Amino acid sequence: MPGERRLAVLRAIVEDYVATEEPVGSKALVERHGLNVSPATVRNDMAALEDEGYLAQPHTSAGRVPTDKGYRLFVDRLTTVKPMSVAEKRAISTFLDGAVDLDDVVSRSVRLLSQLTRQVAVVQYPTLSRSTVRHVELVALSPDRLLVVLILSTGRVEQRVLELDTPLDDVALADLRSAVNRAATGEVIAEAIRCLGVMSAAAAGPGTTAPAIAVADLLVDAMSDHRSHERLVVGGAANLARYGDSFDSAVRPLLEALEEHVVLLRLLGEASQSGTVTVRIGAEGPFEELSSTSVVTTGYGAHDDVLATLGIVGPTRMDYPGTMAAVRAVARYLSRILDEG
Amino acid sequence: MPGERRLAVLRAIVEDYVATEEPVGSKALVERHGLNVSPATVRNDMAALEDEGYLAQPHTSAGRVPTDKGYRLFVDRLTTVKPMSVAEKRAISTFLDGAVDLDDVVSRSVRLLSQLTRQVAVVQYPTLSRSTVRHVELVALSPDRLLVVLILSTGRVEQRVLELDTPLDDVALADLRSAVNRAATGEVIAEAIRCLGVMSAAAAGPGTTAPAIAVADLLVDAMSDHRSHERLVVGGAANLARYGDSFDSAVRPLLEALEEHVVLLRLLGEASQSGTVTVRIGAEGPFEELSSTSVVTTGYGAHDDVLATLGIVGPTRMDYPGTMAAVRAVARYLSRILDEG
DNA sequence: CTTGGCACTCGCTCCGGCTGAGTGCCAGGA
DNA sequence: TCCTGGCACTCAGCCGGAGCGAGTGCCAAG
Repeated sequence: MPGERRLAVLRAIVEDYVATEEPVGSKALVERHGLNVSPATVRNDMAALEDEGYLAQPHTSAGRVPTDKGYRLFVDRLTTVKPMSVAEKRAISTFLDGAVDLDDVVSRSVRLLSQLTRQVAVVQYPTLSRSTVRHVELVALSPDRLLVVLILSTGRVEQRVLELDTPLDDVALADLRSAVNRAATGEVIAEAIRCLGVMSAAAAGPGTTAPAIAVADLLVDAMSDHRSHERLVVGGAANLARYGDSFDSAVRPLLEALEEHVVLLRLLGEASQSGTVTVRIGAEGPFEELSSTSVVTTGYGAHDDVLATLGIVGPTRMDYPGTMAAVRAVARYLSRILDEG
Repeated sequence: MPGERRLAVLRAIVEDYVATEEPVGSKALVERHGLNVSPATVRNDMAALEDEGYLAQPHTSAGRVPTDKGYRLFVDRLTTVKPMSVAEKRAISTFLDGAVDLDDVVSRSVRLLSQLTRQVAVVQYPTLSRSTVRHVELVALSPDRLLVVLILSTGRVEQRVLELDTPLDDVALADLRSAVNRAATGEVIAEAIRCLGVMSAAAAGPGTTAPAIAVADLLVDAMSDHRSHERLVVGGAANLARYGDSFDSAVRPLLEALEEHVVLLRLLGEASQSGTVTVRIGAEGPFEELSSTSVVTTGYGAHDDVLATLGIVGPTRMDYPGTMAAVRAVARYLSRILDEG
């Protein structure tokens, strides 16, 4: 592990490089930061840091550039997430407070996050795992077609159409409706799935209760299905225009990834604990093509449950402290709003 | 209006330029196309076409490039939309036939269109104007909070939460539910709005029927709201990576536009009649920043009603015949699927 | 361990010359 | 009247060399 001053040098290099996008040399470094040593000393430190793999030289006689490992050290040990200013906080809360429903909250969060960080923002919809079933509604579209509407405590509504083998009259429908609601309403999804399973098994006995089984199966299907098929919203793709150089190598795979939600989900990774911001730098991520992009994520959710992940995707050369602060702040306000709603 | 041969020259230039992305000169032109005249003749024609504004020279001693006006003439008079091959048709229909619901149909259409044209594709959701109300469901979340679910014949579901001034008991709720459904079910949206207005006015008489008014208002609001707030789906943004040069000037505004659905809606323009493909070239569009992009759109819908617009956005330098064919083909298959569903 | 000095490296930019595709014009021929 | 071959001219792009300067590594002294 490098000594104190070397860490300071590394920090200074990262900061300068992020700001200027140009390899930074020893002389400029001592001038711009208040390092009380000579350029020669810094040069020695830089050479040492390069030996240890924290820095790299694009070519001889050019300045140094941080490596992924250098950024890693910077993020882990050389920076504290700087709190947002009061004005920023106020801007965030007024912006998010104006939302009218879940969709609106999510889409505002994406826009906000992409504007604050000037990067591509990704917000995952809150998962259903912790939400409870609020109501199940059955609507007869025709004697043998049933619309099943599942209403969850988060405000999400899922709908499916069910083709029935045996027609169902109004009385039977009302019975079925109340039976299903008795079994599922108020339960968290996992529990609701269990209860519906029990109900379905019980109905499998004698009598013409086939619709009950079908409805229960459909609901179980809808609930489990949507747990995996998690929705994402992406915003701020225009910020990719700032990449400028390294276009084909960096932007194209990213643009492709942004449309493949499966890829994005893997990119977001496991929801980290709420409050902890996770940074995945360059090749640390799961995709080779995205080796020059970093991902900054955190979990968010209501009532101390981590429901989902949000974050940003950007070049490895990014303002980590500022970005992490923005990601954390948005996640917090978002969690608070979910708590209230 | 230029003579026959000059039009042939213009067509050849457009085709070559689209293929090569380089200004095309007189010699190469006579070689690659079977023009039975000498380069000198072609040069004269090119000079004339340039005088008339159909061509431009990036600089002296370079080949010619079509102007917007040149593309316009090409699209209007020099090309017929070439039909898709049998294999392409089959690919389209099998790809779209696999869709399970409206969302799936739309998202598949976008992907298909962007892959066929290798451009950015935009598909507008079918408007509700022609769809009918299938069912309205009222669910008491608590004594004074009511979840209103609106189910439409297209399979769309809208939900709103309503805060009530006066609590509502189960019986009143059931009455209200059936009253609302009697008024609205089966009607097209415009008619449903009218009926609900009548109902609301009738309820405004003596008695505590305030909830009826509130529910009716909310439904009217939800219906009209969603008619304007038309949803769009965008796909194939990765194709922007092919722009390569002219990056900041062309791609950035386009990326921005793709996130502003209001802008996109204006860009799509009025739904042209089904079957007619509309081409807006460069500065013909409503946005100055997008002066180097063209938009190819057409309307689609079920039962001969134009419900919405779909199309692609790409550089003015694009393969118009192929693109127009793809747009038209996808619109047709999409319409057919909506007809059946 | 730090510092100033010094020689060295090497990417970048500027400049001049060359090349070649492409043009415009003109005079002769169908 | 229109087409054609010829010819001089233009000019973007490429190549190679020179000069610059930021930046390095090493070394000897403090």
